[in-house]
Amino acid sequence: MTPAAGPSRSHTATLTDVARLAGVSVATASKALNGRSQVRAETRQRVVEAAERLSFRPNQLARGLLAGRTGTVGLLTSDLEGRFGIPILMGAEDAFGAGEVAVFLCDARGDSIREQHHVRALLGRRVDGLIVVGSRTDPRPSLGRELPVPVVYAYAPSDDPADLSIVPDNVDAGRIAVQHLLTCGRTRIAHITGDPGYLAARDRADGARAALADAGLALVDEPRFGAWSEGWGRAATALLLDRHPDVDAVLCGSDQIARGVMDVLRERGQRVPEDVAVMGFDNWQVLTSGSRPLLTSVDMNLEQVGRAAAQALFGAIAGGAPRSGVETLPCRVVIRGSTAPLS
Amino acid sequence: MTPAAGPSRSHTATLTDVARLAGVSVATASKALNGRSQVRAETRQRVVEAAERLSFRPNQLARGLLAGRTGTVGLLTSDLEGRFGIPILMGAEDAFGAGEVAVFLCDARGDSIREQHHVRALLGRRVDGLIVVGSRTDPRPSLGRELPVPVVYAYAPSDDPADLSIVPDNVDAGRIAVQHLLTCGRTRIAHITGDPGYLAARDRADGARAALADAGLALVDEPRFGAWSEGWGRAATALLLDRHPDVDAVLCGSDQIARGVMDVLRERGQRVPEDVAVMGFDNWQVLTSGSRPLLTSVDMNLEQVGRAAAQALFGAIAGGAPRSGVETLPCRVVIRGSTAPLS
DNA sequence: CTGTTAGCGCCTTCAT
DNA sequence: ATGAAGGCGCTAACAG
Repeated sequence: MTPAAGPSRSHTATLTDVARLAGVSVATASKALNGRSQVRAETRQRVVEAAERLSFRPNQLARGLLAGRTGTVGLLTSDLEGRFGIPILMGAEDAFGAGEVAVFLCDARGDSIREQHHVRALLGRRVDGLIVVGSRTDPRPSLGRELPVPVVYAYAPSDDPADLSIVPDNVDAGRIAVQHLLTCGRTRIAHITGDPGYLAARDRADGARAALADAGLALVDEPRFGAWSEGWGRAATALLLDRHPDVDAVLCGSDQIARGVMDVLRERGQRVPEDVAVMGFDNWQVLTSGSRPLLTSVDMNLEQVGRAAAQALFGAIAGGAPRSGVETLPCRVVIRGSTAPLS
Repeated sequence: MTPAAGPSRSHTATLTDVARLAGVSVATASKALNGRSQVRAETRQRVVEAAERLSFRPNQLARGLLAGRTGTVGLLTSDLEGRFGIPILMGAEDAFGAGEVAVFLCDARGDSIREQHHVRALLGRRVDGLIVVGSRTDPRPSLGRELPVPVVYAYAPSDDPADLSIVPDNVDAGRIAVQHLLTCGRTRIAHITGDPGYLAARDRADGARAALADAGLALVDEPRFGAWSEGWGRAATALLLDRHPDVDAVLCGSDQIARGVMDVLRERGQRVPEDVAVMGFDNWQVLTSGSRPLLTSVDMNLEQVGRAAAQALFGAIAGGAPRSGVETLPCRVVIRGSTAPLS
């Protein structure tokens, strides 16, 4: 362990130390180090050297106390475990990291009591703002309008339209997914998806249906809602093939479902993509790159969502025009071997 | 967005405000709120009510400035994207969250320049300590002995034995995995694993061999090192069955590999687990729970690793006896359908 | 029991 | 160009 632990840790250098070593007052030292102009070049030089020698790092606490801004934000996730929080977090961390902002991470584990606790703690630390990351796209309770700092909701929108939320456009995602299949010449398209209690599942199905309708087509059968699992993908595919052996594409609500679908198609002697094209959702690398053939999937651009949330928060902190409502960001199709033109 | 943004945010209540409203001095207000004893009950009551009414939250910055401790730690990860950082992070966040410690999250993205930058930034914010989370179990460069705060390395140990590192015991993991297979009555055990450049791969293979040697047995063939992918699992299994059709168990270096192995076994008409038992590594839910049958896997207890690192750091901050060296934590076998006694 | 004073480390007027 | 003084919000000494 570094260093020799103990309550009496060697004193970290302070501006006073630097000033003394450089033979100037703290005020002058401060100006010198902060690039203020009213300092003789030679003096500045001396101060900088002294700071260097003591490896002086200005105490951000003191600075924040004075400035009223701390240069910190809170990132409140509801489940780190889940699939979607991480990329958003990465995007936000990335956007902030570049701008000298430090991120407090708090995981509420889906517990609103714990969430409330974290909010209090973060406010006590005088964060300049908050990003709330949800685990599903269904609206979630607002943190309220009475908070002393701006808040941006990511992935899960706030149920209060006065708040600003950044979410992926799942309706459009369903639409572009189907458009890709249509481009491949597929016309008998089925949709196997997850838990209908999820707005994401319903949105994607709506988008898919709309795109088909635009082309004068319809889904083969109704969308099959079930669970977000490989097992459901397998079960639903068996049912599907029994009723509609002529299907030439399956749009799946998740990559896990898609994996299950592909397994059963293969077992039933259907070639992918020659006979049946398969598309997943989420573009989860571990699933898309392990399948045979590689799985085409829709990517929700979650890092982008995180980055956008960070930028919006940044703007709000700086005092920009306050935005509100739910803003959507487009998704994108990542084409791999499981979809190809009908030959 | 909440609230109406702008530079002139409504003043957050300060202790002075509370004191004024309660009609006492700030010192008395402070004592009252902090439970010091030298305060008349009735006065305390008045102060508490005033604080309540103003929703007063003590400014942790000011407190930290005074106390010399901030109640914050830095969590430095090298790749959030990877599989292993998250559970460790969750464990650490959990352990700290309970103790009123807030966590700064920084992702270096595998870049040591960025890492250095983050360390500086965190020290400027006067974190009380640092946890460095790596993405592989191979030793990594130490942050150095000159840091003004204690550091604990998690998953990837520091290359300086003076530092404290907490890592999963991969050698023992290989051992207990084989022991489980032996318990199932398997004796012709093969090992298909990932990139031999990873210490984790070599450690597990060593442990597996040792356990077999203890039983007077040996691996069927040498361990097959390759990549951490399903594709490699498939390719290696094909080779394996050609040379050793009598194999009755395959220990895999990762769950991804195991999925590939199971697919090819099935295609070649081998039943799992009746003919061949299969075990994975990492206990990655999305993979273990989607396979047919469900996949037995070794869990590295990464949350535990994170929690242990947090506790060690906590101890060091409190000034406990400094620990050093690499401490290992045991892994555990999670038994599912892919392994069963030979019938 | 309560209030006054001092100071944590820093930055910003305001004199000099 | 430099320094002295005040204050950000809070707590720990000491007085009263």
